[in-house]
Amino acid sequence: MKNQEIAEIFNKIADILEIKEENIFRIRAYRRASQNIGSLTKDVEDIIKEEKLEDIPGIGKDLAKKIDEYVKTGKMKFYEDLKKEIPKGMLAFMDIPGVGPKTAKVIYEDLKIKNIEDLIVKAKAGKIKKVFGIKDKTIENILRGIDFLKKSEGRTPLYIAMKISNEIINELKKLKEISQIEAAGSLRRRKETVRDIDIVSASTKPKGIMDKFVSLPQVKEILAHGQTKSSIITKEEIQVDLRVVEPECYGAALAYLTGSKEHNVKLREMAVKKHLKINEYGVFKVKADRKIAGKDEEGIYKSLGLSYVPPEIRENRGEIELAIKDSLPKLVELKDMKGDLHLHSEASDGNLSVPEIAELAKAKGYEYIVVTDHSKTLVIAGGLKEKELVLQMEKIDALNKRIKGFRVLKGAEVDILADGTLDYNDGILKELDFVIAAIHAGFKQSREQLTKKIISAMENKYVNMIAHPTGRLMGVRDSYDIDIAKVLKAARDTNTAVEINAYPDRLDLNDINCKLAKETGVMIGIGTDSHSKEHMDNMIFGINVARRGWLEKKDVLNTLKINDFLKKIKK
DNA sequence: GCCGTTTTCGGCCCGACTGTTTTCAGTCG
Repeated sequence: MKNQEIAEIFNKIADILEIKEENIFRIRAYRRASQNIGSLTKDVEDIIKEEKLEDIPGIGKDLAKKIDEYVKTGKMKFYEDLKKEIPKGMLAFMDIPGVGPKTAKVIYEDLKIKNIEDLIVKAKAGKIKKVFGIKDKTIENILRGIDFLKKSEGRTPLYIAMKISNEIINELKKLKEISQIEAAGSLRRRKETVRDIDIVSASTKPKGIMDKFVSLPQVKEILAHGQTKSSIITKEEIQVDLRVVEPECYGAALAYLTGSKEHNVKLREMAVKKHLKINEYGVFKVKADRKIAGKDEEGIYKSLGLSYVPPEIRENRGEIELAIKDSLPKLVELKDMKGDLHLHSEASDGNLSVPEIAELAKAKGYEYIVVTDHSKTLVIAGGLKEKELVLQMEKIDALNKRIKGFRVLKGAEVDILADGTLDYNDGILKELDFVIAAIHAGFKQSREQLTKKIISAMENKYVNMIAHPTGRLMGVRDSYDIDIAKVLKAARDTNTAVEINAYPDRLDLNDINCKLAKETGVMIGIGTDSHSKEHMDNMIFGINVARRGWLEKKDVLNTLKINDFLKKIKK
């Protein structure tokens, strides 16, 4: 799929055009095209075949031609030519927070600095001062930006950001002048990683809140300290912004700061057509200058003739069009989950016994779990030999006779071996209730090999689900190269479920592939891949992905009650 | 560069904070 590559190129073109001080609307057109291509679930190559490129919003004749050229030749002449005009170093400066096209240009041209390393050296030596527009404070900010860029690479995993956010919110909640407060931004939309934490609060007396916020023990640096908006960097090196508005504006501010930017732009465009104006204070009738909504988010959407859009899908991926028709999906919730499909016991590399896991799962309100220890080849994770698996099955049968109102299903996480065969033979697989297959080695094989391996595993009549289908580990390794569209079609045709692995460093499938799975007609299972008691709480992170991928209760296998679940899966 | 219930030309989303150039440009979200 070349979608992401094209999205990135369009974004870079926008950067270059910005430096060249081209028409701002032309630049915006490229950014919008980048965003839209990046969030497509369909492969652009397929769209080209159907001659439907220009049906994509923001793609007209010109950009369609550029996309076509890139897909067919692997290059885009316009971009190649543009790159020659602007030095690489100048573009790199724009990655520094606080540095935009203007500053990047000044650093490169007027200061004659060619790369970030050089910039650090000269700045620290006090050798850049005399230029128009750049003084001590600006230099300080640039250095801080570089520092931030290097240390954090910009993004923090959601679960870490949520912890920090909750701590700060709980601290601020103690202030009596705050009537409402919650996190907004990409954190509220539950993106898998976030760049910063946005918090919104309602109060008629913002000053005390601002002062308290910048003096919290979590604060390492204060970036801004204004009347109603302040920004800090925490000790964990993540930026937190706090905005305070009047209670009558809380819903508007929350919607505004939750985003996404693309979702908001679309809302404002709609508003303009209705002679309305939206900002963080409310929705206004332009002519009468009268406020018609703002206190709560529901009112904001209602004033535009839309049904309420859940934060997780506010990405301008088609949700607004459905909200107009009042036909948004009813997204799956944590309370819909009836079981956990992926758990490891102490028999392989987990640290709980099967009865302990069962007890914890029952306490969570589940009706069933699948115990899925590793198979024999995965020696490093204590994979079970056939004899050991048979022993475990006997124990589970005995356990099920003792416990009431709960069922432990016999399963395994079976390795898909290098040659595409499975680590157990059919004789033993058929004794299991639910079989998960997964790749744990040979990530470097070719796209064709990996795709073929996964599909051949799905064709086995005992394999019920593919675990962590793309194999990524955030911060460790990227997805392996598979043809996900092809894999999903095979999943549909073989009645094999595909997992959302809820482990916070995996979240695999991701949101976009999850939406593609739904559109393909594939059943999704959510598994925590638990190895301990704490891991069993990670189901919520899988739910986050499912919701961002537009999944409803009916799309998720383990929302089914035990009997329906057993009927639904491949026999 | 895109797009059309005013339009195939002339529009295209909105506001806070900082630093610096004492009235505003640059950046960000």
